[in-house]
Amino acid sequence: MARTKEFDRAQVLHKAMLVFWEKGYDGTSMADLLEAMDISRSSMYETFTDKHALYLEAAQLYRRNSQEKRRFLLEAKSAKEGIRQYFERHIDGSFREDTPMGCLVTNTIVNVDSPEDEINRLMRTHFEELRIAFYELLKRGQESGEIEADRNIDDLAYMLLTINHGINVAAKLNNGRERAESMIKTVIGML
Amino acid sequence: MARTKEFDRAQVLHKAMLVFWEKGYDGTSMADLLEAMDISRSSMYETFTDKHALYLEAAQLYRRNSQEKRRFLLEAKSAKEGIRQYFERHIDGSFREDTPMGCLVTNTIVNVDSPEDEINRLMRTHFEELRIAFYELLKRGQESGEIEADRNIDDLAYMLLTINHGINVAAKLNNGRERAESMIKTVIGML
DNA sequence: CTCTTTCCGGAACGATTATTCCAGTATTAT
DNA sequence: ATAATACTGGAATAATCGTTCCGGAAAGAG
Repeated sequence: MARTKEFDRAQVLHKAMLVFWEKGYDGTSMADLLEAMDISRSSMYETFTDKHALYLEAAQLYRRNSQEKRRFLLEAKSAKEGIRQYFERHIDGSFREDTPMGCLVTNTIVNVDSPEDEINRLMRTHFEELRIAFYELLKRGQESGEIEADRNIDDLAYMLLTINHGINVAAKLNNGRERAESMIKTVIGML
Repeated sequence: MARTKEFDRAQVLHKAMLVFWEKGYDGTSMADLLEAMDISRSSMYETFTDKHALYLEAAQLYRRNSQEKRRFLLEAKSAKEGIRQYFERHIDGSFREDTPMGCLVTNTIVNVDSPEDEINRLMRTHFEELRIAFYELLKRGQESGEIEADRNIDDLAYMLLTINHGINVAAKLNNGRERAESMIKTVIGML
């Protein structure tokens, strides 16, 4: 009957994601995307509808990939060790040279103007879930006696979330990977 | 001789700054700027050369305004009190309703693609100076005995800088002003 | 009044944007 | 072969972008 698909949809989407990650939504043109995805304009529109839809898919893909490190929080036996492993991965992902600097989600938040945007809502839940993951782990740490009972773990969870954000910004400045790694050690020591 | 200037350059620049702050560099069009500044296109180009130069001036204006809160760090008698006052102002400036959310400088960093850009260099020194201000204050706190001698104040200064970044991101999410204020109390208690 | 400068508003330009459309080629299954 | 689908590349469109330019009105100083 018909011709079979030649390009791998997931692979092409991944390449598009890298471009969005590096240049942001407004910053990437269709020409940029087409060059990176290496398919024709027609195929692109046929497969992904338009730029906005493509971006949405790319952001969701990024989010899925990035959520993997959250497992260190959910499955950790020790609170401090789980947090340490999470941030180790987070810093590595944020600062590594073979992918764009920072975090696609953070970069997006800061770009989007309207807080009532669909994308913005997506981002909010993304980080709210992370905050809760920090909180739950800290709570377990407190119950096991690893973390002192008088600590305000609500504040600590929010602090870790804020540090998480801050690392993404610092990565964009391309400034202080070693500093970030050292800082996390000290922070965990203070918990 | 000649007609006198009718608009106040500083005032017009301030209005332009607010637009850049809210929408970012790429996100603001000349139409946006002209409407906010309320001068003619010709006057704008005559006075500020072009969009890029205008943005640079606006960013520097923002930076001057924002640097005022740094005086709380430089002139503080108590380290913890200085840090508390600094973040009080920082959170207020970042979350307040009558100005755009977040921080113009942070928003810029995250937008700019090339790390070798003039703007990016400006931003880097901006935050490096802040980090040093934190460090110097922590050092004085350590010398006065307010902060324990075994603390790694290099890491703590970087942590405060990272939290500073993170608050700007959180503000963009319009999420957690009270949480941020509460968190800072807890963080200062841990120093 | 008469310079001189300031400011306005719109027209025009060239570049770039996302998107649509189409004609043509390639590949597969019946 | 035929039909159906996948893909290509370029042309065309319409909108928006920053920027330049020009004619003329407005206003203060001689």
